[in-house]
Parts: sequence; C-alpha cells; structure tokens
Amino acid sequence: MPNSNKTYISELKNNVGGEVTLSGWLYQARSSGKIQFLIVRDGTGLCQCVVEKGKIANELFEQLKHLGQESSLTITGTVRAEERSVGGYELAVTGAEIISPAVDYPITPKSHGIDFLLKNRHLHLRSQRQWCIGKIRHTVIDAIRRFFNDNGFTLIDTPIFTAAAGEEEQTLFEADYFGTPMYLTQTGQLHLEAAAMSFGKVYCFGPTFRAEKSKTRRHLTEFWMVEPEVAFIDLAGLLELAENFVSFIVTHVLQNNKGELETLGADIDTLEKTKPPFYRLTYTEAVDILTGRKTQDFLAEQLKELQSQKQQTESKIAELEKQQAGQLKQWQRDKIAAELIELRADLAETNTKIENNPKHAKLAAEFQWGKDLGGSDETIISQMHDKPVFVTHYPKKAKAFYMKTDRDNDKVVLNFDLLAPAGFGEIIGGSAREDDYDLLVKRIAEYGLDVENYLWYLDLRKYGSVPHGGFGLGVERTIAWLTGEKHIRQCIAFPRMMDKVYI
RNA sequence: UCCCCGAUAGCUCAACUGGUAGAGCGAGCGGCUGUUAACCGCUAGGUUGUAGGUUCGAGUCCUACUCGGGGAGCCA
Repeated sequence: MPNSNKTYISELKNNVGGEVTLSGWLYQARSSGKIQFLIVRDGTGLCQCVVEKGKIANELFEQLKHLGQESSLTITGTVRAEERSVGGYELAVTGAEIISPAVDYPITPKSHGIDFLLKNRHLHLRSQRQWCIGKIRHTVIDAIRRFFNDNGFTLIDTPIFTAAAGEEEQTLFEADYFGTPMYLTQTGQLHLEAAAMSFGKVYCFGPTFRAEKSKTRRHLTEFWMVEPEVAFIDLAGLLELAENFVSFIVTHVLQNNKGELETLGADIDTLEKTKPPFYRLTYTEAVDILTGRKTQDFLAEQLKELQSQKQQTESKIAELEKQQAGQLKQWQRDKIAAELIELRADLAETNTKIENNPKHAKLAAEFQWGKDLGGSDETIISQMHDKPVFVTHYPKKAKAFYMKTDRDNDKVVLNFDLLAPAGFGEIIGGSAREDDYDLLVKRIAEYGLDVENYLWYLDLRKYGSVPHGGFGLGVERTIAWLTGEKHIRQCIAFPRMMDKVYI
C-alpha cells in the first residue's frame, strides 16, 4: 500500500493535487483497452477512478479489469478536478488493493422490476437513488428534532404497547401480552396530552402501526410519525406551528441535500416556495370548491392535457415502431426497445389517469357536506395549489372523539389536515383537543367507546384543564413529497406493506 | 374487500390472426487510451408460474389456483 492519506469521497474537493486513498465498493466499470474508468462508492458519494495501463502494475491492471460490480477495494491516486466526472473530481489511480471480490452481483446497471428490487432490498440500498433518499430522510429527521428541541419542546417517549385505541379499532395490530391482548400504537397522542400538562410543549417521535387494508402508494403498515402537543394553544396557533415546522424541514433539506434532490429529479423550484404562510381553507370552502365550477373546469383542463399527452406518447411509440421495422444495427434496435418499454409504461399511467378523471369529477361534484374528504378530493385540492394547504373545521361526525367541538358551530371540530402541493396529499393531521370534561364524556359515549378505558384521559380535564392541541406528521409521506418519489415504500429502508414484508 | 393488468433465460423485455422460443444487460473470452446505463466480436444460458382442458399442434385459446403490479375505499 502506498503511503497516503485515507479519505472520503466527500472530502476530495479539499485534496486536489494530493494523493489519497479511498475505501469503497466498485459501483460501475467501463474499460477501453488501455484505460479503465472505475466508479467507486464509499458511502459519502461516487468517484470516477481512472486507471491507465503503465501507471500501475500490469497484473493489478488485469485484476481490476475483471473485478465484479460491488467488489470492495481500497484505491489510491491523485485527485484532480474534472468536469466530465461524477461529482466534478476524479482519481488518477496509482495503486489499489482488492479487499473482497464480488461475483455475479444481482442488481445490474439496467432496469429492474419493483418486486425484484424489494426482494433484494438489502442490496438495493446501495443504489444511487436509495442512497439519496436515505440521506434526505436523515436530514428530515434531524430537522424535526432540531426544530422542536430549539423551540422549547421536551421529548416524551410514548409507549408502543397500548391498551386502548387512539384511532380506529379495526386497524390495530394485536399482540399477545402474557395472555392479554395489547395493541401496537397508532399514535402517542393520548399519552402525550398527559405529558403536555406537565411540560407544556412536548413531542414524541417513533414508529406507528396501522393494520389498514390499504394497498396504495401512500400507505405503509409501519411508518414513522412525529407528534407535537402543546398546552395553551388554539387552532390558529397550531396552524402557525405546523407551517413553521414544515418550512423548517424543507429549508433544511434544501440546504443540506441539493445534490441529492437534483439526482432524484425533485421539483426544487416548488420546494423553494414552501414558506409561511400556507394556504388556509375551511372544510366547507373546500367542499364548495370541489362541487363548484372551478373543479369541473380544472379537471376538464387536466383531461385535455392528459389526452394530448396520450396522443404525443402514442405518436412517439408509432414512430419508434416504424423505425424498428427498418434496417438497424442491433444496438439501435435495443435502444428503441428500451424506449418503447418506458413509453408504454407512461402511456398506461396516462390511461389510468384519463380513466380516473371523470370518476374523480363525479365524486367531487356529488360530494356531500359531512363526509370525510376522499383521496381523490384531497389530490384535486392539492393539485390546485403550489404551496401546502391547510383544510380546517371538518364535520364532527367524520372525525375522532377527542377533537374539540367548535364553540361557534357545533357541527364541526377544530381540526386541520395539511395537504402537500401538486397532488401529494395529506402529510399532517391535527386538532385542538376537547378540553371540557362533560363534552368529552358525551363524545366518548357517542362513539360507543367504554368510558372506563378513558378515566385517566378524562382526569386531564378534571385537574386543571387547558386549551391544548397538536398534530402528527408522517415522515415517509413528507419524504415522498420532498423527493418526488412516487411510492412511499421507497422512503423507508425496509418497508412493511399490507400483505407483504420482504426482508 | 372490490375492479383492471401481468407472469417467457439470473435481470428487463420480444415472439403477426395457435405452427415448435429471440434480443439486450449481466456472466465468460477477445478487441479498443476519455468512457458517462460506453462500444464491437464470439461463447454459455429456457419442460414459457402451477394444475387441468380444447386442438393434428398451445408461450399464444378456456378454467381454477399461486404470486406480482396498478387503481378504489380508509388514512399519516
């Protein structure tokens, strides 16, 4: 091994002209007779290492040429700035040592199906895309903790095993707790309310489990949620807290992960607009929008766009198919075939959207005041805005028992959802909590719940009750929004989905 | 739980109205001194998800099952 400085790829910019040693894995390799381009990853980034014949021992040159993808190695060379390289720097290799050669790595640089990738999740984590998402997730979680810690909140760890339900009973995972049934937590909220009466401002942050039979791109059965709870706060205060919080996360990610966002193709311009104040709609206003002219026009316009998109894709496909019929080199033929696969997938997606458009229009037009907003309704509202939107004051019937009844209109509760823009949908749900003892007892009864299970919760209204409230933010949904990732399962290292847990 | 689509080489996909399976990537060998999912040549690799049925003949048609994808409802 030559005598040189061990370093990380992220530090290369500080070592231009110097000789350094990297430890990592072979991500990709191209060779051209007397020159090889090895892309090495070390956990901090990617670096192109240029190996020239004659600059290193012939034997080593041959070994490197036959090294399999994901082999581990240390590699030494001189750092130079190079525009053509990933990351802007590259290594002129002077030496290398193979630590462990890898043979037949299953994930190739070409495209793969999602089932295959999830089966190989332990390896897929090494891919550029998953690495970028992981880095952003780290920043999001760091920002969450930083925001609350720096704003006078105290962290409370609420239990994972719970006796009573926080949300819907049917969606609880049951566990056998020494012979008695217990449930995996769906929210730390009830316990958090108790803690808020001690510390004032508190938050909990941990995994949440919901046995919803939801097979969609927005659902996991195990996901991470952060929930703040504040004493002496009203709905307006909660909205302000939520918009400052979300803006803080976005700013943090933009500061720390621009490169990752670019690699992922995220919509950075829109993210940069995410600053308070966010839009505010009441549920009633949202319903008026959904059932009104504006939504029908909006959807009609969208349908037109989709149809022209469909035509464009179809004519592109037709053109490529024509080309395919002509005389071509094999590699040209393959390139066309690959493009066709992508275009056909796009077309299928566009077709689904076209198919759904009138259904969504109908659902929106026929929306009845009193129902909870459906997924498509949320998407429509969210698509109409370029910044997150609060929807507040939902009908009491559609919401949980602990939400505070609006004293000016007892048909609605003082709650809110925050919808991420451009169609991503709900990332936060929250409310002011019912703080009146008698009203809360009544609500528990109305929901057919057993008051016996909520005696301790009612105590909080008995001994110095105060107006208070809080909300929950879904970490994976937030990451999906920030990264532009279509499916939430890519936003956690080892996703747990309904009916399917891979590894 | 419901609706739609799919399952062909290790991976991603082809195979016109039923006529006996073909590419690329990956792997192996060789060539190429600036590649960007590099390129070029050669080699190996398949009882077409399972079980039945129709037919002279099934990857292709029918039935059931298994697995997967997308969407709906519900939600963060």
